[in-house]
Amino acid sequence: MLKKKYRMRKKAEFQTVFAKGKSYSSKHVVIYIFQGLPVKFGIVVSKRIGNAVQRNRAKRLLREVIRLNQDGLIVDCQMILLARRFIIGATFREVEKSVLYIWRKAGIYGGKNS
RNA sequence: GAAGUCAACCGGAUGAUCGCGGAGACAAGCACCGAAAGGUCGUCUCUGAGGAAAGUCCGAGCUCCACAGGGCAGGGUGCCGGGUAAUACCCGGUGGGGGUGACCCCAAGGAAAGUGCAACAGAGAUAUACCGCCGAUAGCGGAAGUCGGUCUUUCUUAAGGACAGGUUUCCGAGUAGGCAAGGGUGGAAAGGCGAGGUAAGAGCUCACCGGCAGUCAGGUAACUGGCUGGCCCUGCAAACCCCACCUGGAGCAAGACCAAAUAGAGGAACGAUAGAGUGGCCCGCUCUGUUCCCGGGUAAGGUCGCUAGAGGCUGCCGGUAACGGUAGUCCCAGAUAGAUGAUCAUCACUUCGGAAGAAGUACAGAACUCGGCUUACAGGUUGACUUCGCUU
RNA sequence: GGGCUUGUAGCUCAGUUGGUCAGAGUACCGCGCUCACAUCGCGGGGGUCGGAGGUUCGAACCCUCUCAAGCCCA
Repeated sequence: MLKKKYRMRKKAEFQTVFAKGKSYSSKHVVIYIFQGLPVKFGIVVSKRIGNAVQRNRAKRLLREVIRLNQDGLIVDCQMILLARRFIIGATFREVEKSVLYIWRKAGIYGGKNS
């Protein structure tokens, strides 16, 4: 679990990012990014993705990607990671590649591989 | 060896690195977030998903509404006995059905308290007579016998023939009526089947079988068996209903505590024959307010409930069993947008492949807690039993 | 997490003591009308009644299980 200060918990925070943020998508995930606020992450996995086991798996994969690559962020921003259906059955490497591709495209990632 | 039945159990393992929730211990800045209540940050140790955690179909604990009380309505259960906190669950038995068998399945009270329904087909649907079977007396038709009459053949008697009639027997049609065996319809047609009997038939009579009533015996009971009696009663109660038993409502988002914090003796209206609690209605009980307008405040609250329990495991005793008693021992998740994860290696299993190797590893995620049921589920282990085949 | 509701034609809905053949509007197809199209008139096709099992002679309807969609509760 992420530390509480990095988690988005309130409905208003989600609405702000959805409304004002820019969206990027890949095969496994859609990411809304809103620059300017302290770093916070929100994860959304809808019920249409699958059953509880599959939804938990998706959330854990996304959280792990954030944990391992959080230090590479070069801009303060808030983002929402919205899981898509193809994340079911994907491996960690595939999801990580997918997320980092978006981060680089948005210009917020200056990590080791860039 | 093959096929099968029942029961119990497992449901990937080990290691390394990084990471998360909880508990305990130690430590820490008069640190940080917040109005406060309260929370956050470090290290070590221990610990961290299931047999279904699921569906929410039952039953309880617990909390509030009155220590949940009476009646009606409504709902539920439904062979019998036992187990249990309780049940619609479990165990044992009875009856019925299926299977060669081990064994499995059954909402299985009452249709003789009453009401209702039974489309279509069929003559008739809870009472009937379409086809059919039988058919008295009188009358009708036909055949045969007999009796006398009239006519006729023959010269006459006698004999023969024709016509109408009387009478007897047989046959046929058929009326009143009798029957319900057979045909056909249907899910169902007032026991089944055989013999006697009869004009034809029919429980009309009899034997056997089935059902019902009474009685005797066995069993706690469901029920079983024997004897006697007379044949009257189709199905549906997962239709209303009757009988017996059970049942107050809501649910941890219940509820309690703490927290800047509550501001109005404001105005108007209604009201002790009223209103609310009370969410089916009435009674009873408890409380005293209710509605509108004006004015003010809030919309990130926090903590507890929250896990030691009808608890697990082992032994002994009672019981056919479910289960109960007793002794010892163990502590086994408590999150709050929700922790149990990621990567790598080795092994196990399955599939593909000659091999190297590759791919895959079911159903599925705790949310107050238990007891059941139901549903989903790759593969595997163990035990008992049944049938068939082969060998000795 | 808890409590409840609804599933019938492509779409919106009817369908009650359980009965012969499951209906209406709209959409679709054909014919007529028109120079042609629309409107209008006539005719037609289209249904595992969400799924499975049971009760019954017979189930869209009654009962049980299951699937899907939706609503409410701080």
